[in-house]
Parts: sequence; structure tokens; C-alpha cells
Amino acid sequence: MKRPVRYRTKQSKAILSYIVSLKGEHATAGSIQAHFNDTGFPIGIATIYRHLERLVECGQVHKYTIDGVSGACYQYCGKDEAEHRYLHLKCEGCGVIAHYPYDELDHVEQSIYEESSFKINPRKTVLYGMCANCAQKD
Amino acid sequence: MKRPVRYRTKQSKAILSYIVSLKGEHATAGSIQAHFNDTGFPIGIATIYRHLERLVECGQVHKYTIDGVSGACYQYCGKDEAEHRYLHLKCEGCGVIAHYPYDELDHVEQSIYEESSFKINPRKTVLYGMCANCAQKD
DNA sequence: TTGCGTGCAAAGGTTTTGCATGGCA
DNA sequence: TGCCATGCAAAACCTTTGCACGCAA
Repeated sequence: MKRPVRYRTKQSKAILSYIVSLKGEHATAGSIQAHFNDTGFPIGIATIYRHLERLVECGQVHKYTIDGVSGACYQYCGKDEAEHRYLHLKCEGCGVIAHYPYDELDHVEQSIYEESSFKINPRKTVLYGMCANCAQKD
Repeated sequence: MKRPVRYRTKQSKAILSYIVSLKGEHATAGSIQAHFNDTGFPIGIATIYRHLERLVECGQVHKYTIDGVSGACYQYCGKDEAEHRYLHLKCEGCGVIAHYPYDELDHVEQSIYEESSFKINPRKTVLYGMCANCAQKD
């Protein structure tokens, strides 16, 4: 099922190294395509989705379901950031996604598990709210 | 900006009362349309979206961004359930969405606010993971 | 040579929008 | 009558899939 990614081609190498270079900043399939269009090395959108899917399966990249500009969409970020167990805070005002140490959720995770045997996946945690700047504007 | 919903028409009444009747179960625009098709009182999908949007603006209904069967999509639930401050646990295995008292997150909310002035919106909290049944299958 | 990766194009699903019609105050 | 809601249809997005071609081992 989980086919290994072999990074034999220019495209696959380019996509992974781009995501890694973002150092935790999130990317969407569209933003990745735009990046490569800009650099004069366009990559087909299907190729991008196929690689993202594989990278997710191999745990090299993590996938989040986040409110987009129009409709919900998927966002991706590199393994490094995910390994540090950050949770994501998305501001509903300006759309910025901030990171926050996941440790805060550890005991929540544990008590939910004890009470209902539901095992939370720390990697997918996104909380919504208002950042300081946007809260001030209201 | 926030135009009030007046519930003058059959459709608007029907949509709200259907969501309320779900008592916290989630609905998507599609499932709402299917319901009314089944009951012999079809409502156009555009009408459904327009009402959902208004109901969200007025706080009568809350909107969640959740992993769907194909792609991310929006789900809606009535005010009552949201007022009880449940967080949502979505099982990545079977797709079931469970509710859990939000109180567990209170101190997380507070410490994040103290440290970064980010104010979490409890109504939108969705955590992903594995329910007991699906974890057993693995 | 063989298999896998790629790009194009089309399909599928969800959400939004434009516009003419129709219903309610 | 006048405003607003409705429904149809089209458009806009995002994501997935099929297929033929081409690159790499």
C-alpha cells in the first residue's frame, strides 16, 4: 500500500525540497504550483497532488484540513515542523496560521483517551480563533 | 453586513428546523438537500447555501471545516449543540464525528491566550484521531 | 526494455454567483 | 407595488483519475 518515494526525478526532488525549505510554513497544492511556475520550472498539478499524497503516506509531509479563502482545502507542511509537535492556530480574521507547542494538549489527549478510548492524532490539530491584531480591530 | 434572518418563507423555516432537529448531528449542504428531496419538498442547493451562510452569521448555526469523503467540506450543526461547548472528535478511520465536553480545553485556551493573545473560538474545534473500534482493527 | 513518473485533459464534488421569476408583506 | 427569496444554470475551485508519452534504471 505505502509505496516508497524514491526521488529519482527532478520533480519529486523539487517538491520535497520546496516544502522543507518552507520550514513549517504551510503550502497548498496551488501555492506549490505557483512557486514552480514562477521559477520557470512548471510542474503539472496532478504531479503535485500525487507526490503530496505519497509524501503524506510516508510521513515526510503532513496534511491539514483548513479553511481556505474560498471553500475548505488541504494544506501541507514538512516533517520537521510536525515532529516538533506544534498545534496550529488559524486566525479567522487575517488567515495567518501560527504554531504553538503541542504539549499543552497532552493532558487533554490523555483524558479523552482514558474516557472514550479515542486516540488523538497530534499532527492534525488546528484550532481557530482570533489573533491579537485582529481582536483589536473588532 | 449581518442581515437578519426573518424566516418568512417555508424554505427558511424548514432548513433551520431540520438542523435543530438533528440535535447536534452534523449536516452538510448536500445532506440537507437530500433530506428535503426525500420528503417531497425539494429546495435548491443555492437556497440552502444562502440560508446556511446567514444562519452562521447570526450565530444560529455553526460551521466546521472537516475532512470529507472526497476533499474537505463544510459541515453545519445547530446552536444548541454548540452552546453546550462540545469539541468534535473525528475518527480518521470510519469518519464518525463524536462530541466531547469542551471543558477539557479551557485551560489550554487560557494558557494560549496568556502567552500569545490568541483567542480560541471553541465552536470550531475539531480534533482528528482514531476511535476505539478503528484502533483495534489496525 | 520495462516500469514508473509526467502532463494534459476530463471528470467529480463542493460552493458561489447571476439572473429571471415568483411569493409575501 | 416593491422588496426579497427562490431555483436554475453556469461558473469557479479544489482534487482525483485516465491515458498516452517519455525519462531513468
